[in-house]
Amino acid sequence: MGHRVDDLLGTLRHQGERVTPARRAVIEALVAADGHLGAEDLVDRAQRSVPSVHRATIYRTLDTLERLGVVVHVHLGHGRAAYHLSDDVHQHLVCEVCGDVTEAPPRLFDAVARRLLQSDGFAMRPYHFAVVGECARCQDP
Amino acid sequence: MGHRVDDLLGTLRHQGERVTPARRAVIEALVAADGHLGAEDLVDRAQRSVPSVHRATIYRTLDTLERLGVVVHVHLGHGRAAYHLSDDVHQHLVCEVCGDVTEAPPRLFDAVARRLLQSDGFAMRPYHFAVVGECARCQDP
DNA sequence: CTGCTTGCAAATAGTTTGCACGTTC
DNA sequence: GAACGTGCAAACTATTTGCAAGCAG
Repeated sequence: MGHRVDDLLGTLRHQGERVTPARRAVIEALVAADGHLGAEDLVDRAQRSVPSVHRATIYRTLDTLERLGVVVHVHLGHGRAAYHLSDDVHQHLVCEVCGDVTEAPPRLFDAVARRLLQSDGFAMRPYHFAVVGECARCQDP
Repeated sequence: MGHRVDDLLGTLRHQGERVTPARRAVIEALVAADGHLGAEDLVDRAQRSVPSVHRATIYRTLDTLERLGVVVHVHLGHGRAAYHLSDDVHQHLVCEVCGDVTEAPPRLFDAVARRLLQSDGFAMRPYHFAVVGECARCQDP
C-alpha cells in the first residue's frame, strides 16, 4: 500500500526529517513485508529498489525511524534484531529447536505487567524480547 | 563455599569431563558471585585466580558447563549474555533507563506458560530473556 | 601415552562511526 | 547554499574457530 508508505514519509517530513530514496526504500520494505524482518533482510530488500543503498544507511535509517516512533525493534534470539512498524508490534514465540517464529496471543502479558507494576513499580515493556521455548511440532517425537 | 565448587567439579568428573585449573576458576567465580555475570566479568574474575586463562577458554568452558546442565545463560539486553548456575536461575527485570537489574518474583510466568501450552502447544522456557521496562526510580521525576 | 583442553591469533557476525561528498529543503 | 543524509572504509563488541602445544586421566 503506497498510501501507508506516504503516511509514514509524511510523518518524517512533519518532524523536520528529510525524505530520501534510502528512507523511502526502507519504509517500503517494512510496509510490504509487514512482519519481523532482520536488518539484513531490510538491506536486501531496500537494495532491490535502490541498489546503491549501503547497510550503514539502513541501520541509521532504522535508528531514526525508531527515534521518531515509527519503528520498533525486537530480539528474537542470539543477538540479531528484527524490525516492525510500531503499529504492528506483537509478541513473538520462537521455537529454539526449529527456529520457527509465530505470533503470540495479544495481551498475553497484561496480568504479568499489572503485577510487576504493583509489586515493584516496574513498568514492563512487553514485545521487546521474544518468548522462547519449544513449539508443538518439535515436542512431539 | 568450596563445598559447592567441589560438588560441581565432581559433576564434571562424573560425566567424563576433565577438571582443569581454568574450569575450576570459572566455577569458583560463578559460585562466589552467585548472580548474573557477563562473560567478560567471568574472564576478569577467572583471571584473578589463573592469570593465564584466555577469554576463548572461558567461552568454551561456559559452553561445556551449559551442555552439562551446570550453567544457564540468559540475555539481559542488546546482545551480551549473562551466566548463572542452573539451580539459581530466575527471571530478571532490566531497567532500560538506568540499566539496573533486579530479580523478578518467582513463578511470575506460570499462568502465561500454562496458557501458551494450552492455546498453541508451545512450551515456554522462561528466564532466557529478561523482562525489560522502566524501574520505579526512573519513572518518578 | 592419548586425547581432551588450552593459548594464541585470526575469523566471524552484527552493528557503529569518522569523514568527505552529495542531496534535500 | 546550509544542514542533514549517504557511501565507504574502518572500528567495534561479543563470540567462535583452527591449530599446535600442553596437561589430565
